Amino acid sequence: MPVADVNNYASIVMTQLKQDILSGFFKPGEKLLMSRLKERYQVGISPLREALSQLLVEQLVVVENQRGFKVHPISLEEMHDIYRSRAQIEQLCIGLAIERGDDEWEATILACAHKMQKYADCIQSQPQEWERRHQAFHTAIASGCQSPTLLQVRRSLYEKASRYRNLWLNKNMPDSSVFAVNQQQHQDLITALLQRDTQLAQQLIAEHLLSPSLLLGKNDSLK
Amino acid sequence: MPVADVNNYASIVMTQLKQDILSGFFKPGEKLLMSRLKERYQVGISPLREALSQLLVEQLVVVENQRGFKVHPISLEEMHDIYRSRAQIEQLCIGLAIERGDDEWEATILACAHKMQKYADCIQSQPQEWERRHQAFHTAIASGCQSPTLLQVRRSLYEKASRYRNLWLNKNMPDSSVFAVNQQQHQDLITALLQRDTQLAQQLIAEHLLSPSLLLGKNDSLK
DNA sequence: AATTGCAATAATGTCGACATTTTAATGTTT
DNA sequence: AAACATTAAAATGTCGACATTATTGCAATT
Repeated sequence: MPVADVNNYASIVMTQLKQDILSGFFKPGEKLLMSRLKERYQVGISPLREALSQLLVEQLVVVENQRGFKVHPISLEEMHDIYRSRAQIEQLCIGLAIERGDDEWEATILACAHKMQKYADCIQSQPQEWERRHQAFHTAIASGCQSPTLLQVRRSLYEKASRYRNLWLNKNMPDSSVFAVNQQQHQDLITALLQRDTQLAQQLIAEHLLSPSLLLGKNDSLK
Repeated sequence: MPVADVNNYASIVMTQLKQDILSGFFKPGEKLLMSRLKERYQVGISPLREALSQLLVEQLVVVENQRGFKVHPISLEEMHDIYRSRAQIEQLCIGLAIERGDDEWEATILACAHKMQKYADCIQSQPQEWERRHQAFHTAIASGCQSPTLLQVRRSLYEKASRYRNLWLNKNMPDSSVFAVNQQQHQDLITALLQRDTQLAQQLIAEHLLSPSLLLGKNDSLK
């Protein structure tokens, strides 16, 4: 009756390991020792290798024959490619969502926006909860496209982008002026969506998503 | 000395198993018995589960707790979603390729087109080699976008679409009138690309990619 | 005859062990 | 002292075995 229908160890470990990579606990390029992973997640080798196999497809780890797994390395080129691609996918989702979205879609967007804005003050104290609401807001918008395929691609790119955000772009998070601009962008986006102004909404979302990555130009020093 | 730097069993099995699913050897929804897979690929359980874990992420298999793996089911809705999404991704790639493609890009397209057209007569006798050249032609075009991220998404969608092509849309393959139209579409596409006519090229590629799926309408009987 | 309960058969998911390969550590030679 | 060869240690990838869970087959009952 508690049920929980929890999955096997492999899927649990895969979720935890993904979080540890995205959060930066395991650094880019770092070797992932089986002995260490075994100890950290308290499982045997089999579910570990299954979890790593999944993250291999998602390009969060890399493998070399007989030399084990490493965290996928990062690069400025990859970051820009991911951010640009994500912006384009999001434009696609929004374009379709404006075509296909109904009243329920609009209502959910407004509901998520409300929950996000009510949390604006707590961004310092509970940043991860704010991030969840922020993500829920954007997901509500994109979900209107009603395309599982596009939404899956979108999720994958969000995850990869979040790693770069955690690693590189997080330093100026609590900048209140940047934050105010961000909130205004959300408002403008909602207005464009409700007016079904596809072109404007696509332009706004691209600016919104790309602005963090533009802080790191081609010739900035890293680390 | 023969070297071959071949990967581990898991990656070999994953490639073979993927082919068996895409080709339809393993039918949609079919249970994938470990005992059968062991016998077919001559490996133990560990590399098999790692291969299946990868195909799980690529959504070619599904898993149920304590009930093992099954081939991912198919549906008309999913087929249309995949085909539409693929067309949109391909439009993105082509739009960027027209922006970024150089002389080398143009030359490779023409080279691949030539090798494809020289094989037009052999489509009956060696259909899989023709399919390879056809794929190489389109990949050459898309590669001009120079975005690893988009190209990776594109490859994944190509694979999923090929399953539907093998399962449902292959019956009328050797229709010579359809084939002639196809060849003309390729020519028109090349012309549009060389003229850097983004809008026309995007329209042409969408028609080219979607035409097979349009043969199966919402209310056609399946199987 | 159909349904329920129970036993036996089979399949899954995980662990520990083993062979092979890589990495390090040490000693030897120029 | 630096470079090379050799040995020791550690890590990887795979297999077989085991406990747990699901499925099948059969008998008993209504």
